[in-house]
Amino acid sequence: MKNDLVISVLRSMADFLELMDENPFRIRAYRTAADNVAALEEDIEEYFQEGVKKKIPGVGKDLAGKIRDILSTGTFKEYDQIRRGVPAGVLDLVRVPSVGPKKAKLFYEKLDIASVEGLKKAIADKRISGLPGIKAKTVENIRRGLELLEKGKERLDILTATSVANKFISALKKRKEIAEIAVAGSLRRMKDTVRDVDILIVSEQPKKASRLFTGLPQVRRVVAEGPTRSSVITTDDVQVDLRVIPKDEFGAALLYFTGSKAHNIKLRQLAIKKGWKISEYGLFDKQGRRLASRAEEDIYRKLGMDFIAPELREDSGEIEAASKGALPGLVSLKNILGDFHAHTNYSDGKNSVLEMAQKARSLGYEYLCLTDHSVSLKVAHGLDEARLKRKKKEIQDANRGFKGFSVLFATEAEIDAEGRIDYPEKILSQFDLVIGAIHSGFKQTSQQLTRRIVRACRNRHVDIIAHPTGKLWPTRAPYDIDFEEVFKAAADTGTALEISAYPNRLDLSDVNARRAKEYGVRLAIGTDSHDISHLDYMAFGVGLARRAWLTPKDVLNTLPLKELQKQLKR
DNA sequence: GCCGTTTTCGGCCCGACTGTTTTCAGTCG
Repeated sequence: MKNDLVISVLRSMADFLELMDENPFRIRAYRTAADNVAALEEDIEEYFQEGVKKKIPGVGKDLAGKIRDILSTGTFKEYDQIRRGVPAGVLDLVRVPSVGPKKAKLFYEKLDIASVEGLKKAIADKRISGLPGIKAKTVENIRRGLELLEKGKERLDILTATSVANKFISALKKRKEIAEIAVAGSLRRMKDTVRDVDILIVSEQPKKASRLFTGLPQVRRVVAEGPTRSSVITTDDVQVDLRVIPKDEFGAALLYFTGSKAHNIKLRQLAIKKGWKISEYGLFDKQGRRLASRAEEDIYRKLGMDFIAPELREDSGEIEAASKGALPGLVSLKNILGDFHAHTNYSDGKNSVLEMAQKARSLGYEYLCLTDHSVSLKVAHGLDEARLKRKKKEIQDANRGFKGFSVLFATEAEIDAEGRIDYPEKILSQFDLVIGAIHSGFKQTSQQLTRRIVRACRNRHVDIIAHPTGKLWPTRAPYDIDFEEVFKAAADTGTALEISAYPNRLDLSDVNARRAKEYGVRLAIGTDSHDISHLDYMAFGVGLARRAWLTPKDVLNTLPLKELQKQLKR
């Protein structure tokens, strides 16, 4: 599959063109095409076979020819030419905050700087200061940009971002100068990782509100400060952007700053077709009269579509669906009646059976599956037969104390290198629920891993496959399995695939969970809790499920206990 | 470089903040 190759060549071409100060619309055309290739689910070569009439949006005659060349030779003529003129390292310079294409080009042409390292040196020996338009402040900004690049290479996980956001919100919401406060950006869209945190404030005293924000103790440095926008770096090195807006523009601003960029652009194009204009201040007609701005709902309605939940705003079909009134009724946290994946101190969890149960019950659940590790996972104190017996007894005792709530006797059992489960039949048949999981042998080939999971699906005791791709952000990449094979096997056998709500996992991903649904696979959200506080991670799993367009029907956790028991394999 | 139910040419999403500039370019989101 050469999709990634095509994407990276097109993007890199766009970067080079930008450096050459080319026509910005031509540059955008390359980026749009790359984005659209990235959105393909199929192998791109399917689009370029003899007689195929399928078209990729944003790819016209010219780019089609270039992509054809990339597919056969890995590159194309203009790309090779442009690369000969500029070392690739110059492109890296624009990754430094406050350095864009113009400065990168300047540094390369005047000082022969062709890498981030080179830029660092040029700053250190002050060579950079003499350049036109580069004065002390600019140098200082670039120096800080270099620092930031070093520290903030990775994106933030959703848990960290959420807690940073909550800290600002709880400090600000009680102030009388602040009428309303909300999170926007990719955090509101519940993306698994985010680059920064966006906060919106409604205030009639914008200057005062801004100062309250920039003056909070968790603010280490103020990057920018104006009456409508400010930007700070927190003591834990997270960038937080603030927008202050008047009440009657709140919806327009929230829409704009929630994004995604692609979603916004599509909406604006739609508005233009009607002779209107959308900005962060509202929806306006030709004469500049405001048609809507107070609430997001008003703007969507004026545009002739249903309200689109933030999690769907990725320009992946939601605008078309909303225009036809065909959006799915998304699953939400209040539909969730239980958690499938949690550990106790029998294996590697911190809390007891009873503590976990009480917390789950306080969340309004009907059930909690206590899925301690199985016998062969020694590092996590996997349970042997004797300890299983004790745990079962303890669960039975605990259950006697509950009404309308049950702890299920379950396990997260090892799928071995061949795809077998490590407990024998007579033990497996005693569980209320079995999750199969891979915790070893990640290095197998894609084929072996796929076969392993497919075989586990075919096991008549396995109800759910845990964290199907093994992703552990940021340290472990998802393993490369043949999703089509896995989805088919799961759908075939009625095995659910897990959406791990654990912030470093979030696995399956939104894209793959959406695909799984198309194959008729059911998804089961599990927090993989090792501690009572982890049970709250369910919100992240539900966010992911919503990004995957899932309805309550697609999610196993929405079933009441009686119905669930009927539908499990046993 | 793409695209078209007003267009095959002339558009292409829109605005704030900073720094260095005497009116605007660059960067960012």
